Amino acid sequence: MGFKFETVKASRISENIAEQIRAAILDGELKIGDQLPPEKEFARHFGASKSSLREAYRVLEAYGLLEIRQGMSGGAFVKKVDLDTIKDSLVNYFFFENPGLREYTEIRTFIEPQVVRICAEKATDKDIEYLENNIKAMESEPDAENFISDLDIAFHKKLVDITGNKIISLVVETIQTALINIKRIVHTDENFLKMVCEGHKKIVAELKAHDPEKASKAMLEHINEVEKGMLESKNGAMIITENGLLKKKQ
Amino acid sequence: MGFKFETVKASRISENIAEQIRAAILDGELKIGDQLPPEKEFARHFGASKSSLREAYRVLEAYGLLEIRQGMSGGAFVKKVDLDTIKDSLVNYFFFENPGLREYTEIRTFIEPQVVRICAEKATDKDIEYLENNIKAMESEPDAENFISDLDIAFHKKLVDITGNKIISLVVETIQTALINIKRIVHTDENFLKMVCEGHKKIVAELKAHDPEKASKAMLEHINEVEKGMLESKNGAMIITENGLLKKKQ
DNA sequence: AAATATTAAAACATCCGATGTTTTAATATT
DNA sequence: AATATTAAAACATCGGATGTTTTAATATTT
Repeated sequence: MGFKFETVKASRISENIAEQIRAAILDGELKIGDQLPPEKEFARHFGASKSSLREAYRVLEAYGLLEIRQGMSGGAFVKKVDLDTIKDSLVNYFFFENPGLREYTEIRTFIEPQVVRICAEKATDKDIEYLENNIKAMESEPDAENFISDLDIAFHKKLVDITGNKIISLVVETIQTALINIKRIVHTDENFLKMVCEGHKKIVAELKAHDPEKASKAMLEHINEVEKGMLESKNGAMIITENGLLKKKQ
Repeated sequence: MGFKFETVKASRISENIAEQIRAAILDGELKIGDQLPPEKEFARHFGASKSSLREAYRVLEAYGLLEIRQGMSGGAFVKKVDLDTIKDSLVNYFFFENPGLREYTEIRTFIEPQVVRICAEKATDKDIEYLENNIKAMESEPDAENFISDLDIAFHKKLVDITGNKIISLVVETIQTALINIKRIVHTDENFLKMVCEGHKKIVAELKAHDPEKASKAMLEHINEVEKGMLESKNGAMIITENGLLKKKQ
């Protein structure tokens, strides 16, 4: 009756070690760059074997909390968790959840128009210059797909960075990355690229005019156009599902 | 000039194995529930030692892609990555990024008012009932802090789930969890709880009336009140930093 | 026949020690 | 001064011995 005991995991030694080290990091006892003792010594300290310690290291490495370097002045070093680690995790997660294009577009329409609203107030001349250069670069290399994708991500990321909100930054960048992966499969054409550039241009124009409302509207339109463009690009290898897309035709 | 070679990591055998298995999962060759061969046999198959395979398993387990069970009909099983795994990753990440309360509030004000706007249209009678029960439960147990937190998360999660957007669901739930952790430190009082209940009530009332605008506005106010409440709750053990809060006084 | 207790086997968990590889600092050579 | 060599520290890998957990099969009891 309302009891809520939690399931207990039979604790593995490696898990125990990993958790202790993680806790030490999260408690601030271990700082970025700190080096842990050599395997042999540290294992003895835990009263465990080298193998168990090594398995713990692999886990902490996977979390992005440790970096293990070989060689003379190598060892295990505490490391700041970086965005790539997180993005990989999210890729794994979303592989099973498999959200539709609609879901990506929806959250974008929630966030990014409001982001540029803030940008319209905060953006400096230097920011604007960066964005304009980004568009120029995109126009000058209409082929190199990977390069374009990077520029596209960079454009949207720059806008979020102007707001200075690290959480929004993570969210937008992750979504952007996921979308790029979809684009890679859907294989968009030249018109699509042109449309993206025009959209970006319109947004930057409104930022320059420091008009939050119009900038926000331009972003909203851009996001919706991108979705439309992706849905229209028919690619023989793909099936577009009812909720958006993204199943390999088999 | 402009070359952009990527840094290559000397590949460890365990990494190689982990990556192969991960790829097999993401390629659909391995499905949820599939069992991998026993350690000894699988290691031989890779031409590697048991230790290396085991280290790979630890990594994949950390990713949430495998579950290893001991015992007679045990083994390594492919598993759907669950939300808790991702939330842990994000906790690790945000520990270093250390966002301020302001940033959490900001993204909430971007997303959640729009979420309830959709809810005002989509919510069924059963959904409303769930939300009302949630509020009742909250009022009836003004003490149990953990329980209240769970209810608070459940309330906001329920709203997002009505939209059916899995990405938004992940984002909101993660933020909610992070906020709970902050609340646990800040230690809010009885009035705070009352305020939360009132906010939730107002939102549900507007949902019942199927009024998207008013519902959205109610949510926006609720979010801002929660931030205000947390900033006001002075707690001797905490320092509220300029960007919001969240440093243990030392 | 049903319930309970015992046993056996499969599979992971841990340990250990030998050997290999990488990296870098110190040294020697040119 | 520049380059090449060497030595040592630290991780990487291996394989096999031993322990522990879990469950299915069997035996025992009621």
